[in-house]
Amino acid sequence: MSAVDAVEEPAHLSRIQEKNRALILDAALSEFSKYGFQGATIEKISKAAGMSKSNLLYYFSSKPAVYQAVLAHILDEWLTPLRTLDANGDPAEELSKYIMQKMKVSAEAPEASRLFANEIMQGAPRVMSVLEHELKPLFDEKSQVIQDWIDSGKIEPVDPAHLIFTIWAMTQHYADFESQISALTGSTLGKKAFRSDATSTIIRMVLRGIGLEPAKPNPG
Amino acid sequence: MSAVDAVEEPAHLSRIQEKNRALILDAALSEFSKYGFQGATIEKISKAAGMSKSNLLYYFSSKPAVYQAVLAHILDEWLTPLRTLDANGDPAEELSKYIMQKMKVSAEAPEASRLFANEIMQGAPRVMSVLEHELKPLFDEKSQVIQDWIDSGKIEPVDPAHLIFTIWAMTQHYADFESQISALTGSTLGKKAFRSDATSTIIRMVLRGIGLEPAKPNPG
DNA sequence: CAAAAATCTGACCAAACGGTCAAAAGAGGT
DNA sequence: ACCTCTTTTGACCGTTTGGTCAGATTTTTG
Repeated sequence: MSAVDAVEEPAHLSRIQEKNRALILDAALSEFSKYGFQGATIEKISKAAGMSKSNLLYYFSSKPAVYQAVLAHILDEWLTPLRTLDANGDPAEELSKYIMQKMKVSAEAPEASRLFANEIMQGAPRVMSVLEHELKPLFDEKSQVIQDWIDSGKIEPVDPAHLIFTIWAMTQHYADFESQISALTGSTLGKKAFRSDATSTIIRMVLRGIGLEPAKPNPG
Repeated sequence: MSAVDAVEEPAHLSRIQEKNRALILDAALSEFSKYGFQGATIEKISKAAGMSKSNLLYYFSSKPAVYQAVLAHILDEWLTPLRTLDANGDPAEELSKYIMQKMKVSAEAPEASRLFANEIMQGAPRVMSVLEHELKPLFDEKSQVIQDWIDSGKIEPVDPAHLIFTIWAMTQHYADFESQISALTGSTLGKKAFRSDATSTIIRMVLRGIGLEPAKPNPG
């Protein structure tokens, strides 16, 4: 489906294949997110997946193939929150929901966040085509949604791109910089109160930044 | 001085040593920020610095030694903006100045930003002691400054930690995710108008988030 | 200018790397 | 039981990596 896979992934998978591919992708996500593409080794990935290096290479033909498979596997989950931003909804509600979804992903899949961050920081050499052909159209579409809200007077003028970037920045920061946040506060998004405080802080800054007032009750 | 160096760095340096150490640190910053500690190679660093691998190892005893030297070299520049946050100043002015300084560093030293981001994302294995013994006291001190502003009614209640984290997130995002921002907008912090728009957007979100109104004129 | 010290390099080494291959071990069907 | 196809592994290969070392070259000093 997505532009990342293209290769690999036969039609029918045996139970063993399904289980072992999942084990490999899990272990690979963990290693690649920690050490980046160059820094990770298929030896360590295979050990983390509980099998020999040779066996890993039986399921994936090469190290880049594993990397691409991991990216393809988490890409949809990663793009879904932005896709749900609804032009016809109430701006305050839509943006609050978007931020809450992003925080949920950051809390539940911090390694995926760090993998993307790692890739982007290296200049996105392996996902540049995804950025250009999948993310950019989505980004342009949702920027237009925000622009329409501005033009119809629903929110104050703001550069839609910077609004999106700052939301990405704040929500993903809690996943990407988890170790620093933990060292400074002793807490992470894993703790309910911390995640709730972070979320409501971000929602308040975003909504007030465009002239709206956040609703008092339960952030998620 | 800082907790990072401790090793290396003799008292007197010849002109040749000074020049070559600077060349190495420059090249090392570029490589480490792109590929992380494991992914970078001293071979490539030495070539980028215009010398043989053996000569690099004449100036620094090992790969970790180079890495530590780079970190120590950029650490002060990195912590300076937060240090200048003045408890006795006007909150709106102090925070605006802080954000502008952070954006200046992100624009002028994006590789340093990415190097720190890379290190933190790996769990900060080599700078955890710096986080705990240098950054945390500073972080606690400045959190108290914000808390005092709240207690004296100068700004609306907000969790100081989340305020600081969101400022870090937004300002550093423009350096760390430069390639993605470039792919989506065709622009970067290097362009004046873009940097100005980003800065004023962040300042507006931060100040309004704590019940203040940003000044209209020239952001930097 | 000559001796001494500092600087620089290519050859070399052991370990780790990505990847191949033949063959062993296991699973499923008859 | 048997045969076949799938799964798994250890041994192995060529390359790259971090690092050492003896010696060549350059710079500084007397």
